[in-house]
Amino acid sequence: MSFIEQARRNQIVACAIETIAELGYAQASLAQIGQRANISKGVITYHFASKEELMQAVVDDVFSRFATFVAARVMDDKPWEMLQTLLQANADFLKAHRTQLLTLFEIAHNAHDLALHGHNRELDVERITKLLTDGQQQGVFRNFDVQVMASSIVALRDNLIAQSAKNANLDVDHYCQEIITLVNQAIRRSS
Amino acid sequence: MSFIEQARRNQIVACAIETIAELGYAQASLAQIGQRANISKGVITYHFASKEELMQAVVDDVFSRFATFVAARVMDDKPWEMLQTLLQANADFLKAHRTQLLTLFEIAHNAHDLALHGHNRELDVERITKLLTDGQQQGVFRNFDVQVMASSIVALRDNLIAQSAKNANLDVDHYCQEIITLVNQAIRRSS
Amino acid sequence: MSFIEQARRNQIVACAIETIAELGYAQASLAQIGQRANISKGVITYHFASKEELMQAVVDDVFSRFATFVAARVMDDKPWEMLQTLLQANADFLKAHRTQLLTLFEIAHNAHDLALHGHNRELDVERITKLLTDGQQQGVFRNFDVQVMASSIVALRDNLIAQSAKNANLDVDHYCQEIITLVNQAIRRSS
Amino acid sequence: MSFIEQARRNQIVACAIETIAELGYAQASLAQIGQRANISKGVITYHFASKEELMQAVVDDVFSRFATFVAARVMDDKPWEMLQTLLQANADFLKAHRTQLLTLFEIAHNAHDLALHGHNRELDVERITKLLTDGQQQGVFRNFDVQVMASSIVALRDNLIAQSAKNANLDVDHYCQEIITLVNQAIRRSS
DNA sequence: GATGAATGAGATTTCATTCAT
DNA sequence: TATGAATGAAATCTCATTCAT
Repeated sequence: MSFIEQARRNQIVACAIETIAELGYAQASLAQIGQRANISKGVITYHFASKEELMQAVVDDVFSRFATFVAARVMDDKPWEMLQTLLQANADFLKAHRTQLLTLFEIAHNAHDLALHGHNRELDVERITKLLTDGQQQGVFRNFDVQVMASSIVALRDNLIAQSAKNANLDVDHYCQEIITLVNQAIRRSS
Repeated sequence: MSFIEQARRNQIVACAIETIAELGYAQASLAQIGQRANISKGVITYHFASKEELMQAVVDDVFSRFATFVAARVMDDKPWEMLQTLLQANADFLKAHRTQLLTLFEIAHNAHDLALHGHNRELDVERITKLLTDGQQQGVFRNFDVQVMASSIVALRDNLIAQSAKNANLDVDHYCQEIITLVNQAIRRSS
Repeated sequence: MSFIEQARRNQIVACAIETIAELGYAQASLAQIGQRANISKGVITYHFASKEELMQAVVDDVFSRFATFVAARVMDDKPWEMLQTLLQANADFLKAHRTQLLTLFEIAHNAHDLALHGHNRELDVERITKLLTDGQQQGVFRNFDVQVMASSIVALRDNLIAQSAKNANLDVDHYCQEIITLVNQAIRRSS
Repeated sequence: MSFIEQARRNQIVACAIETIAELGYAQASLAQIGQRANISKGVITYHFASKEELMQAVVDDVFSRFATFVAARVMDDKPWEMLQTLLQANADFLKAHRTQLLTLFEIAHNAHDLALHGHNRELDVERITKLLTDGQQQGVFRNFDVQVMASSIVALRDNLIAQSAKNANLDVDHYCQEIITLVNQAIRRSS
């Protein structure tokens, strides 16, 4: 793929993100996206075989940024510390790139058959499952179903994003702190 | 409204629920819904002034069933006991009427401007907020932001429904028990 | 036709007149008309074989009232006096039954193939043609094409109605006086 | 707007004019218009955002042609001469472009809320009002209500068009001459 | 006589996709 | 590589008309 080709794709993806965040998935037609990018509708279908492929590209793009951002902040450490850092990194990404996350969730909720999305969330769940298992083995976490707990923690993270979607002025850090405390209470071995 | 009229509306609402649960909100056209009901498109627009009105009827129908079901099971009690019963009642409704709940959430995620839905979730959050405040005042719950905690508890409930959507064979009772324990740990005053 | 049958037809026709005057021909659906009459749509098609027949009934009804009203006021007299009285009678009907005339013209302009309407206007033109011919023979009117003049006089009358449609507060009598003078100047033999 | 784009719009407008003149406004659906143009419905909505926009384009197109045609023939002159020339120019346009005028009037009578039309007729009335006022001030016209007279003259012009609509073989020039004489008699100061 | 219910044709509109240039 | 143009399917909605009760 040429440099120009890649640049065009990036531009289109960026405009798609803006459009979806602003209008919602259902209203984000190729015409609307093209308009925001100041390019014709045809360009989009030239660079992407179908609208679905564009949406997939959007999901991949945002998710990889998200994953990179988080990975850069979560160093190997003790399970709880890593989990805490992970949640804070999620909140930090939300503060810095709210639009991107809103779009990611908008697509996730609307496009049921998009290949990667379910997988993306699963990656988060798997990673946290592993952390929780480690913590249990090290005796710092109480006994619980790690799958359910991991899914629940991701759900709490997702709810933070959803609340931010509804209220742009949400105090994300406060919310995150509350969730961290909540999770800490929920998983630590009772003294 | 005549008996027959009401029966037709109920039938159409029921078919809409089936269709949305099966195809997703975006694919649930009036034609699809009518096809499942073995009636022509026109019948739907005869009984409902617009598609939006039908969707609102669906939301109202499911939510009122849901609320009635839960209300019948949650008696006045101590805060924690009520919260526990509430979560279990939610799980019980999910086991009995999975399709209805999936549809409710499908609509909620897709139809941004449907009047009642946001309100519906808010009702749950408000109710739980009140329970949590009571528990804190009685000294059985630790100190936390009741708004964030209530929203989080509803998110955990929603996640149970979402997981059931993805996996029809999910062990709902086990999942619910885990959540109940999770919440209990998260909110009780540490000993 | 039974008395009740006739009464029902009259009621429906009256409601159709109201509806067309208020909403315009294109928006005057059977449902709208029925709603104003507090009857079901079915009643209309029970009493009228088709919508077209209803519209024809409306035209006939209004036109016959109009004609009767005018006939009662225009007595045999000299041509100019009759013509003057005729125009004033038209204005008087407009003042008394503006809604009916607006509906008559609304239908006339929109329903091209309604049998009687063209005929109705033709009746007016014919009558005036006769008056003008008489006046010419009596030497009180100058020489002109009586067909064109008659059509033009009816057009001036129609324009009065059209202006009244646009402006409910139009001074109909003043307008009528101006037209009468206009026509008088136009047709009288120059001294 | 590209040349091809403009050509297509012109073609569609032309077909719309034909269709409306032939079938009447109410029957002139996008499908019918497209059929006459040998293009699919979609092409029309590609070039015009809505049917209303197309109708506006039709009105604008015809009216601007009409106005240009008339303006080219009416030079600054004495009031009566200008008025006479104006009426003749109207008749000449009718002879040359009957279909266009029929369409203009068909739309005017049916589409109550189309922006420009009312304005168009008003322009004619205003212009003639000015001429009449001038003539009165110069003492060549008798005393009359210039608003009513201007509206009436336009009504006579419109009636000529309406009669031509009903009878394609109407002798337009004769009709026009009769109207000119009629108006002359009606407005000139009696000797 | 009356009516609610149902129907199906047809209208406008949106939109992803295809294609010629 | 890019784009305007075209297409056709599908969506919602309106409405005159038919029909069973």
